[in-house]
Amino acid sequence: MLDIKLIRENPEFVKEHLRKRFEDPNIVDELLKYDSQWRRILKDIERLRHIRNEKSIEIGQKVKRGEDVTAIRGQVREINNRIKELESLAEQNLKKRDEILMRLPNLLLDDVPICEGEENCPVIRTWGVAKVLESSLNDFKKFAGDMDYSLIQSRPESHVDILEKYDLADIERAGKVAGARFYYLKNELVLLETALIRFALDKLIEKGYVPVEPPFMIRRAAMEGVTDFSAFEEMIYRIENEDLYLIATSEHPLVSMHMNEILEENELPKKYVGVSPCFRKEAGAHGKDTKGIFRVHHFYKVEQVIISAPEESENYMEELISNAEDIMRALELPYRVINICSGELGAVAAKKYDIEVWMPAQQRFREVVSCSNCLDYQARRLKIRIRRKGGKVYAHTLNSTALATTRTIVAIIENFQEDGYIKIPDALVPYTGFDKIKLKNP
RNA sequence: GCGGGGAUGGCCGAGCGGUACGGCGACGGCCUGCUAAGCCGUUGGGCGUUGCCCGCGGGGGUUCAAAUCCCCCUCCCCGCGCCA
Repeated sequence: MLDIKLIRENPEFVKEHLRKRFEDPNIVDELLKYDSQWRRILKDIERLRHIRNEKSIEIGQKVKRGEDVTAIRGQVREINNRIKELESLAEQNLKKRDEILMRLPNLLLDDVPICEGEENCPVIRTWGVAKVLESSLNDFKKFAGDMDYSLIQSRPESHVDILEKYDLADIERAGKVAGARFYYLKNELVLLETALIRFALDKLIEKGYVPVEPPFMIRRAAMEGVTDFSAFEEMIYRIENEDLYLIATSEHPLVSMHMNEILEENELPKKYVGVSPCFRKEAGAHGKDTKGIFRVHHFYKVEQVIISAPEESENYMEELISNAEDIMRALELPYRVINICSGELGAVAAKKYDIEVWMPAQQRFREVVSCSNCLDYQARRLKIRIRRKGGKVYAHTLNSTALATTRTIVAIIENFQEDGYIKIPDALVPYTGFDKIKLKNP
């Protein structure tokens, strides 16, 4: 949520940000219309309430003296009726104002590229050596900057085929029991999953992040504080007949953990590493990645969350992306980091980096990490403030994937296929207890 | 799930139909070799800022008037029941 004062005092500034996001700036005028109507009515209400309060005190005094109060009592009743009328009018305007206010997207940081389309997001960095087919080389070069690559002669098998061939997952039976985008993981993949989680946790605990397993369901008030409204339709599962929503990432409960709190400056930054299942409806993704475990209704994710002083959030964003890159490098997965452009940025983020791993079977970069600076957008919705000299200020909140299990598993399967086995990255072997997953019945 | 008790400012407590009181802490000032003590002031939000309105967990209601009475909800404590 943006500061209503900023919108009142500098509407052109806010409109400019909407234009940069390729959104309609006129919504700001509509908001201001409701805002000024609300404030005008409120002024009348307060004047009437003042009269009411004075008369009410007068009644109290008269009653004490035993005087008749019938007439004045009637007057107050009149005033109260008028107040009630105005209040409902004010409420309507305020509600409309807040609906727009809650939907307005965040401001943009200065270094967000202004463009539309994922393919136009600038590449910040690349790492590793991508396995590229000659037929895909032109595309690869377009998306990879000056990333190293080695030419391969044949396309590796898709993770979907490998899962079946190696008996590592049962997608078909999951479809029978739960539907599309569900899965049974089996055998070594179960162990690989827990290994990945523990590996990522250890990496971040080592860096001073506090490990947290949060509630997997949270109330609407908390969810609204961290997400935009479109998420409720497209992403979030609701528990029937309860005020509870399944989290789509531990960012949701981790950031809202401090809602309605005033934090002391000396306890900042709060650095958390959360681990939880993540539940997603994927309502807007019909037809995309329908096979396998790349895009599914739930997966585990290790997530980084920082709550910081406003001056420090831009630096902490670099720390978060760097932590995520450390993990990708330890897993030897070739990747690029892109700066998400204004047209593709979600409403809550003021800036976002994605890490995309090169997937040799798909011959594409695919998103595995997303790292956002939300400035005070979530903190203002959740009333997370910092006490400091000269008054209270809203905190800044940041979040970044450390490691999402299913997509990382796909990346490992695609990148480390050998003849008859899948190699486990060296850094993971202490966690899995095995260094390869072998084909059982070659 | 049932019964009982509770939720008041950063924290602790009072008030239990007549318009929020006290303490602690914090901040500012005075005093003072220094520190401490002491004294004075400020310390929920909003604005249209000599002032006014709102605010006593959240939402409704009764009343001229609600922290106070009534109803619903949330959370905490105690007891009972159930349970991995």
